[in-house]
Parts: sequence; C-alpha cells; structure tokens
Amino acid sequence: MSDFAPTEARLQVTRSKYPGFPRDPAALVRLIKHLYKEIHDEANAVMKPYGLNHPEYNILMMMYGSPDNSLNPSQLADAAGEKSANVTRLTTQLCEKGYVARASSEDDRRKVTLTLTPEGIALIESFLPDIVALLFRQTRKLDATEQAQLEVLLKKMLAGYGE
Amino acid sequence: MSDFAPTEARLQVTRSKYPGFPRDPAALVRLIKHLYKEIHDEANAVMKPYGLNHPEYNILMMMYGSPDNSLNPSQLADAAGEKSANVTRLTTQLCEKGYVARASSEDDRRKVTLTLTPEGIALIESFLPDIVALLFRQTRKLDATEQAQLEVLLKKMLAGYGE
DNA sequence: AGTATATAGTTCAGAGATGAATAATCAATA
DNA sequence: TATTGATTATTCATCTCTGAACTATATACT
Repeated sequence: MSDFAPTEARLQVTRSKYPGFPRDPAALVRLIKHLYKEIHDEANAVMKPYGLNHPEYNILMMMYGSPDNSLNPSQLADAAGEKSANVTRLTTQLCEKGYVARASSEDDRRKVTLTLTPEGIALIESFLPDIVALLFRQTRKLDATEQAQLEVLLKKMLAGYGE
Repeated sequence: MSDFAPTEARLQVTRSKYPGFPRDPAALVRLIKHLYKEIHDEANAVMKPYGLNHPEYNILMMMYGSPDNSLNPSQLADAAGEKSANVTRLTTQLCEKGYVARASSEDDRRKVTLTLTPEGIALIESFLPDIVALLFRQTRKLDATEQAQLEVLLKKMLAGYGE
C-alpha cells in the first residue's frame, strides 16, 4: 500500500536543515502529487484494453459531459487540463480512430467543433463500468461524509490558484 | 481563478446519460487532477530561473530530506513518484550539472548511491525561499485546521491504493 | 558448487508533452 | 474601410517520459 510515513520523515529532516520549510503545505502538495500519480497510472491501466490512455479518456469524458457531446478545442483544453497543442494531437488521434468528428464552426470560423461520433459514445459506454469500478475502488476508504468534506477542502485549496 | 463549476455541470450531464456514474468519487478525482496540474505548472515556473524543472526539484528535495543527503535510485523513484528509467535520466542530468554525485555501493554492488554535492545543497538553499513562498501561496485559502483535516482525508484516500 | 529466481540499475526506441512561432479570423476604432 | 490588437487553432522542433529488454549482482534452493 502507499505509505506516506517516509514522506513525513523526509519533511522532518528537511525542516531540521531549513526550519522555515512549512510542513503542512508541503505535505499537502506531496500528497496530491502521490495521489495524482496513482490515479494516472491506474486510469492508464484500465483504459489500455480499450486502446486509450488517461488523457484520451479525459478528452472523451469532457465531451460526454456536454449536453450535445461536443466542445471546442479551447474548452477541451480548459476542461481536461491539457495544453492546446496537446488537445490538437489527442483529438486528431481520436478522429482517426473514428470516435470524434471535427467540424469548423458556422458563426466563428476560427473555432472548431469536436463532437463524439456514435462509435465514440458506444466506446465510452463500454468502458464506463470499468471506470465506475475504479472510481469506487479509489475512494473506498472514505465514507460519504468524508468524501463531501474532502471535496469542500480541495475546492477551497483550488480557489487559491490563478488569482 | 480556477473555477470548478463547469466540471460539476459536466458531471451532472454525465449522470443524466449514465446514471451509475458516481458523482463524488469522480469529482474528487477531477479536483486532484486540476490541483496537480496547477502545482506542476507553478513549480515549473518557479524553478525555471534556476535551470531546473519540477521533477528535478523533486529529486533534489527527496535527497535533501534524507539525513545524509543521499538515496538509491530505487528509493528516489519511490519517493519522487518517478519511473526508474526516468530517475536514471534525471539524476544523470543533475550529475552533469554538478549537483549530485554517483557512487557504487560497497555492501551491495548492484546498488548506486546518489548524494547531493555541496553545490547541490547550496542550490537548494538558494531556491527554497521561492518554494516556501509558493507553498504558502498554494495553501493560503486554508487555515491550519483545514490543512490538517485535508491532510488526514488525503492520507486516508491514498491508503486505498496499491493494496 | 551449481542452478534458478529475484533485485538494482541502465539502455533504447517509440510515444507523449511543451513552448514558441504561425495562420486565420474576428472585434474595435479611427 | 483600413488598421490594430485579440482570439482560436495548428505546426514544429525539442524535450520528456514510458515499457520492455538487458546487464550485473545477490539470494535461495538442490
């Protein structure tokens, strides 16, 4: 299992050498880093049988989370947390696989509309059972109350960025 | 500022299409993903003037968090959450820059010992003020109690992995 | 001792991600 | 309407990461 004790020990040593180093903020950042790594690696493993990786999964799910199954590249970049150059590459691959369709926008011809194809939707709904199981597994140590508390605190922390 | 509302809207749409999709676990995973992205990008920006990136910073800090400023590659991979192949590349670069020294181990000749040089320690202590400021900024929306609560919950969540 | 299995670290080829530059379009305004 | 400045998306060169194969050493077993 993922043991955080060594990280805490390292923080103590760091503080003994450099007393100004703030323990709690550093611990939070390192926890998030470790959690993200696990989330990323496990999502990659689950998606591999479907010929997708974690970023591609994210792209597809952001579009699926839109009422008409479509988003612009810039919206996708924001939603999926990917750089725009990366969105171009990822969506090109998904287009080649037939899961996404590219169309230029009517009203603003700079914009591009990316839409899930029926094949894309079918693919999503084929892997969602595995993803749902993964999500439950990743959060199984927290009861409903704790999940709600954690969500509040993470949102609060996220609010400190980009201001 | 980083607005999580669009993500919550997408989760609602997703659930309307696929009711079994668990809202809270998905929200937690997406929050962690967004937070990690911010942490990663901001750390990269802070370290750039020092000629380092976020992974290299992590490597150096893991060694600094060891009493004798040294770790094996496999310990480093575990501590920094990097793949071993990546640790080899990163530490080779740090060796070339003169911040880290490589030595083969006495007792077990398969092992390698990586140690911070005086230059490496000096570098760390030169950028730590910037890092400390960053850490305070990243957690400034949370008071001490909330930071402690968040740490407990994140640790609990992390405990659900790799078992 | 000899053989098999495990562990530590590296190498390498291919995949993935990033920043900076570019092209196309739109909006504002003089 | 011509010019200037934003905005949108893409391209490209470069840098970074990954999994799988490989080398070397150590440990366990017969």
